[in-house]
Amino acid sequence: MGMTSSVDTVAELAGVSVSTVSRALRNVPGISEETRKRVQRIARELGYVPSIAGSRLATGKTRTVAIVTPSLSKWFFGQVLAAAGSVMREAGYDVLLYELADEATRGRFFDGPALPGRADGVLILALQPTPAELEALTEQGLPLAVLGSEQPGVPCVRVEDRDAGRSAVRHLLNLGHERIAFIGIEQAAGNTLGGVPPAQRLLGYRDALSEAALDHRPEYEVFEENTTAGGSSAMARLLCAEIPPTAVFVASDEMAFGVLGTLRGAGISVPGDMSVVGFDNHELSGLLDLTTMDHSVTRQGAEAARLLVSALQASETSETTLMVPATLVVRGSTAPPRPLRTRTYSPTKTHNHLTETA
Amino acid sequence: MGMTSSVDTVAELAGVSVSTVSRALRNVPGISEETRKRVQRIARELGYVPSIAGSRLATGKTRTVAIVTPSLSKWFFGQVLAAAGSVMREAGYDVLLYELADEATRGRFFDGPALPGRADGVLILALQPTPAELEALTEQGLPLAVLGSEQPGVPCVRVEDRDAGRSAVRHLLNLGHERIAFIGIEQAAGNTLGGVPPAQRLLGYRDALSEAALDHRPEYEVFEENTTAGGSSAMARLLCAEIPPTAVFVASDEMAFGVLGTLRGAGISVPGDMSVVGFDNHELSGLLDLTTMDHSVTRQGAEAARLLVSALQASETSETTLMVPATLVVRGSTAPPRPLRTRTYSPTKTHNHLTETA
DNA sequence: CTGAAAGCGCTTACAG
DNA sequence: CTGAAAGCGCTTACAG
Repeated sequence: MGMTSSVDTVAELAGVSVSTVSRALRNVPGISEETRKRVQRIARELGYVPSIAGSRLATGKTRTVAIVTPSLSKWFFGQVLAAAGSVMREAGYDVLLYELADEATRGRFFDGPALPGRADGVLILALQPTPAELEALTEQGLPLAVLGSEQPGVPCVRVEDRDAGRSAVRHLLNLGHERIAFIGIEQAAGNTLGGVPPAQRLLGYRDALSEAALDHRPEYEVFEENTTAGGSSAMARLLCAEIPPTAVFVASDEMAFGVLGTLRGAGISVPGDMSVVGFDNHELSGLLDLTTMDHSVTRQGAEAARLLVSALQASETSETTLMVPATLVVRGSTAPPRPLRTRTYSPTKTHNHLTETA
Repeated sequence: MGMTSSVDTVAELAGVSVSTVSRALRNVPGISEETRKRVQRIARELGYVPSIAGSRLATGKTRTVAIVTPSLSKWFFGQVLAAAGSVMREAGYDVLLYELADEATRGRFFDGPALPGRADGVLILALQPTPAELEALTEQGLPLAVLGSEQPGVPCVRVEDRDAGRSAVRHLLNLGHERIAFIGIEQAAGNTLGGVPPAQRLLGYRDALSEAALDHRPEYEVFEENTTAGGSSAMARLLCAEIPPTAVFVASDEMAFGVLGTLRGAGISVPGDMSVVGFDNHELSGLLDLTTMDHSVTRQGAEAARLLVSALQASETSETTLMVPATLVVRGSTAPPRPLRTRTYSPTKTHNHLTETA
């Protein structure tokens, strides 16, 4: 139980030099099999464990990566983190976790000398790093990989968000909808969430509408924060439109859950009176019977981690951008619009469960 | 941009010894204010950043803690991790994340010499560490804190799960229910989730029933894995009982969501025909109108982190066990049972939305 | 208040 | 294949 034994102890007991001990224990070539075995046996008997601090100082390598995320409490990031972490662990890297939830901690992270000596590389999730932020990291000699946006000169994995948005809306068009709204993610002030993917989804929505030669109605585009509450109030706003939509494409499943809540509360049946398409394929979407766009969240995390591992091993920077496709998952929240005559919401139809109890 | 500058460079430029540089930069006493200022200014101009590896080797401290969790993809752990991570960051510690999802990686973690040199302490979330596992860590000189169970000699934070279970069931009893079932979490083979808290909740359920002098019916206790699917099938089993319950207490909200799904599918109205109480106060519980037990998940994470910080600073091991109370959050999934005459499920009542479309 | 020196525990050319 | 020695970049008694 020699908690305090060092290479020297092992060397002495084995009757060899510390160089030999070092070589034996790291399985490097240039040492006889016999010596290696003997040293390894003695080290084991001694309960010797090489000091990480020592080898880090000598090699300059930490065998650790930093994963930077804007949030831990959202489903998406838990999935991504689990997948990425698993890949990193297999590759022999520890993971250091940085949640940069607000601008203050974000600034401290990128300005400060946070990482050299702690991590060999950085995986940035969904943060939309600025060029200056990326440069601050590369200047420190840290290989990077980015998930959720495309950055010049940096390995990225991202989703075909624009195509995905178009696909989602086409599904609604193909069902016969003509009044289709979009509920998007608003970049909240002081929040590090949000960014490019939501914006791309909006563009895809517009693409599909214009390809179908449908009018672009500004009042059909509403934006709220990416929560169920945000989705709820976004849907409520749409219900106040002069001509309400018959379908809505929602940029995230969590918001879509809120949308479903509002509709249920208003007594508007889904998909009878309103079709809803979400985005994420959240673990609870199946239960809520939500039609949604799946974008292989787990795969995104794993691929991003693999890009980082390659970057750590390669000498020069690669510039791969890996595109992950999104696919429609059809469930019960989408259907053709009702024939025109029943599509108006008359007062007698607008009831909810509170009035039912009367 | 002297990426490669070391104490020596700074010492030379400042015309002092490296000892003085070291003292100036770490704000230790025993140095004149004037010298300190000058050295700090020169270091800043040089863009000098102390090498972490060097100081770790010299001090033996890493200013890093390991957080060990059985899962990242569950809502609960995301919340706990966010709260704990934030406390650790404030206290000046980095966090190293270990997801020990299966027995194999769990074994590797506790057997292997994973942590010394990487972390100064360990926060164990919900894993129900064995005495041997805890000893393996303390033997390495690592202060610990544990969340979700009580371990002799280790600082812990845990929930009054048994009381909480009793409270939940009492709520149902007080509404007039007499046929109350329990849906519990089954410890899946090869899975590191589960453990003591679910077992305590079961005991609380039994407490409440026996205090109310109600029969204990073994067929009213069913166990499944802690997922919506598990909840769904557990509820389905209960629906096959000779005399189905009128209320069910579910050991987790995620399972309760599945329960609600099964009931909706079977056309059994909640809370009219069946009352449901969950456990967690999951972020989606409000949306689904689920009555549930809140156990201050965020607070649990923060308190556990605080215990670890104290353990890291204190010389001797404290043995605090911090009990977090759970409180009932009443929503729309609980109500008095229907009068006896309407409580039987006749064929005409048992419809679902599929038949509605006919 | 300041500095010279030893030490933390490894790794790695270099020489043999 | 093996070893003596320098070096990685700090910190910290110890002496002054």
